[in-house]
Amino acid sequence: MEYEPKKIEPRWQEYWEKNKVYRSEEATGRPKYYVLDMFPYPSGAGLHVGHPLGYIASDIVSRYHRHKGFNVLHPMGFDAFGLPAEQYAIQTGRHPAQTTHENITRFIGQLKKLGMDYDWDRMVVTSDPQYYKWTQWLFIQLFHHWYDRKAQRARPIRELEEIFRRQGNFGYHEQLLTGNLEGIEPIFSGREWENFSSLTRASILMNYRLAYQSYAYVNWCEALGTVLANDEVKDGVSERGGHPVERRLMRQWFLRITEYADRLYDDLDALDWPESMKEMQRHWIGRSRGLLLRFPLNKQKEEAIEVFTTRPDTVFGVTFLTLAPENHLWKKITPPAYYPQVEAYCTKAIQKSERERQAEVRQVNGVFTGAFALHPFTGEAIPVWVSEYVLGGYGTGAVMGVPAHDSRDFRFARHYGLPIRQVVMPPDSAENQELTTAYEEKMGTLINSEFINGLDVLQAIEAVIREAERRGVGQQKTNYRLRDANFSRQRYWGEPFPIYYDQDGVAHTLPEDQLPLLLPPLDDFRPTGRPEGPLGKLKEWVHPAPGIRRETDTMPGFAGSSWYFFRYMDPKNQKAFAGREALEYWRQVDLYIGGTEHAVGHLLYARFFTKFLYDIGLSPVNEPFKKLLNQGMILGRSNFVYRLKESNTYVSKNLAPQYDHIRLHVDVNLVHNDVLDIEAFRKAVPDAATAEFILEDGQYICGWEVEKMSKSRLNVVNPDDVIEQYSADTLRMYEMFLGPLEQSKPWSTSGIEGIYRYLKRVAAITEKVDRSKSAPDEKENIILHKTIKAITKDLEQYSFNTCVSHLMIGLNQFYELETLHPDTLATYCVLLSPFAPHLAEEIWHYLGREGSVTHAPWPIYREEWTRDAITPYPVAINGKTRFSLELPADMSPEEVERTVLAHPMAKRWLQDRQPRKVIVVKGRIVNIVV
RNA sequence: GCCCGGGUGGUGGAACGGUAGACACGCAGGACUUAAAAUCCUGUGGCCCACAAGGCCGUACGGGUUCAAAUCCCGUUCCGGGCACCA
Repeated sequence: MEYEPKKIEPRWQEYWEKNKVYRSEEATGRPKYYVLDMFPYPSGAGLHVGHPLGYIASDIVSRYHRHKGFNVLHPMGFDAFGLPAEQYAIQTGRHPAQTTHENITRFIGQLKKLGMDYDWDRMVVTSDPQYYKWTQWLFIQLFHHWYDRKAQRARPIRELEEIFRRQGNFGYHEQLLTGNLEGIEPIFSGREWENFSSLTRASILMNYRLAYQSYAYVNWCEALGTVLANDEVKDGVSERGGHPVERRLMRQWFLRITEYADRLYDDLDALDWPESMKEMQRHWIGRSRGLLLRFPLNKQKEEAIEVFTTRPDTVFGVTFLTLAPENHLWKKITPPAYYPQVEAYCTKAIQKSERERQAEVRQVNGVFTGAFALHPFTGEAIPVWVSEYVLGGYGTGAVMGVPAHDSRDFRFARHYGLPIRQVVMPPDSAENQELTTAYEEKMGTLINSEFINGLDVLQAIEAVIREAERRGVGQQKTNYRLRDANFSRQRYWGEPFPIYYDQDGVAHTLPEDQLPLLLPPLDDFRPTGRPEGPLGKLKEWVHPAPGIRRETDTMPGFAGSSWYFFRYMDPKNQKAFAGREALEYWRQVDLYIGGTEHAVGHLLYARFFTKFLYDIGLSPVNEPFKKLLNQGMILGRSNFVYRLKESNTYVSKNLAPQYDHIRLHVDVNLVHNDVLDIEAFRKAVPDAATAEFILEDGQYICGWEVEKMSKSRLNVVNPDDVIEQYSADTLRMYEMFLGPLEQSKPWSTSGIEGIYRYLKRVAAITEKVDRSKSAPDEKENIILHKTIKAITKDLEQYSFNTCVSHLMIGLNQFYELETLHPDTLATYCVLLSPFAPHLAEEIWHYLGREGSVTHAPWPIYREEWTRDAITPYPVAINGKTRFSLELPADMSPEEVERTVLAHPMAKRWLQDRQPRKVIVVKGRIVNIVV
């Protein structure tokens, strides 16, 4: 058989689609397996060669599980709301719905050409009203629930109202995070609650809802005209577009993810995820245990500055306190003489953009308030400062300055001449040595510290916490770096909030039977620059009835992507986000494949949503993704040409150093194995049409370098082109052959020939099939069963690159045989089918098999055919391999030792020396020690 | 600065502590062909030796553990990723 991918690939793709070969259904009695890809954002650029890496891997796993008899769910969809489509709309005036639809169509076409086994009937698109109806529904559920810390789960807000009515809020009032600011609700009794106005009640309840509205400092991006979540900001600029981000106090919707911090942290342990990924989440959550300590402002102890510290042991080393500029306490304590300077400092610091603040990280600045607080243990007066190195959004927005044991405090104290008091002695250090830097290790012995003198750090921490609690000046507390998720965007292309406000400005959710609240048509997408998004321009939509105003914010990108894995289970359900039966059947994603860039954003939000749905009894699981695999990035492999300065002459790479030249990127599609196709180059680059070329060995050799894939570097490779030139099966196998899945690697087409040749050889080996053969002979069986064993083992370990090698080795060995029994090749086809499904299907049918190869059972190897009767024994003298012997595999170690020592080569190496020890590792190696 | 990964031929990469370099690319030589492409065969880590036989050196660097180390431990260095005033 000749390999004709252009003919067979479309043919089988059509066959699979027509016969619904990959359809998934619930409750078939077979075990289920749910394998998922991180769904793409359908960008205008289409798929590039890096995208499919993870998709191919999941496709292989999916197909493998089908062969093993699992009922597989392997869906695909699109994360279709988001900024790029809207930015494009602003530039071109084309509606995002339209461009998004076009892009999706293109993506689907590209994915289908890759021969993926997706069940397209289950496709979800987050911008589809039938989908976002349920995103809105979910938001409504979050709005109507609060988090009961005692029960550690979400409960209906009605139950909280009941509690308030009966007993007031005592015990439910502490440290609620609202926006970025933590606060304590004033305590009220049940009777007081009954007497509150409905407005007051609504605003109190708002502080408890899991989806709530609050004023908070947010990341405002002027250029994009919207706020951004913390994980959408990198290095003080927006992740998309790199625009500056400033801090602004705005009224926003938030999701109270912080209530789930402990569970999100603790439940990581049980997940089968890469350790690095779990670490990133742990860092992001940033749980730390410490002491909340009060420094009274006067002897009456009516008011105090509260600080949070993870180093209570250093409390006797405190020489100053520092407030964040956002902490309004300074207004209360600053004496009039100091007020103007302090006010000026705070105003300036707060207005600084994220970027400015980051740029000044190493610089020290601050201002003395003129006020003093009292040390809770010694009663000493401690000066209070304000400095922007203290963050308003973390802890209490105030720290105790211990310059001897904190490098920031040390820098600050040095700069402003504040005393430095050492209280921890490092192990093995001499006393009275002046500190030149802060000693921050949690190791050593306490000195100058009253009741904790002589204790080690860890003991001292516990002792101080106990003593602070006993004296009533503080209590143990766990703090989190994690902030509540900003859920508002002042943009058009996102889910509208199912929220309206009454005359009093109280927020109400739409009745569920009015969902979806459709995104209204609009043709001017430009941001307003005001807190109100583009939807605010639609006066009639915003005010559908007198006294009623709709929310004009829309939801962020992660709204739809945080729960899509549930929708795949039951994508057409009109009555629920997914039906009970489907949820119970598919439960959770068994394998999730995607990039590390979603480590904290998407994966954390998805876990949060799942836990919430679990709490309210809708999800049977409380973690969405059982196992997670990261695919590495596919990097570009750029090529370069060298043009002489001031001349239209290009010089080959190795001759370039002899000339004065400049290096230029050249389109990698004009280069093969680093040799420039000069004719193509002349045609593609107008300036080069008449250029001269200085060659080496008759060729123009290009330089190369690994860089990120990007248009400007001319190193983008489109999968369509690769499929056109070779085939989908080639691309699939080649991407797997490139190396371990999780490793980043450069894309280069050199090497792809090997895969293409292999596939041609697979097709050609059909010529060796002998249908008159009564049964496979032993040689066939040994090759086949070794291959089955190796591939099965490697697949179980997701080692796809070595699978491809083993397929090649098996084929090479088959070529050494005269004939093959049809069964042998059919079985080999099954092994091949996850990797090259089109060719496998073609040969399967060529051999006259019924139905799709997809449904063929995975072969089981027979152990006795995976072992050779004779095995090589390398013999080493003192660990150095000197010669090798072929011996029966089942020979006893004693006999091996005798045979080896009797061998003339052994005699030669030993000469007259007596072996001190002989180590025989059965079936492996012999080592003679002299 | 801190926390994770990772350094193996010209290239991508293999290697339960057990013959380092599987498999593939590239390259060289050969066969087929008028020729090219395609295909097939042989060789291919470095050094020494005319060849062979054989030997020596080799998994970033320096030590260690072990009969045996790319693999385990300690230190150094370089590259990639994440976090970065989180008290």
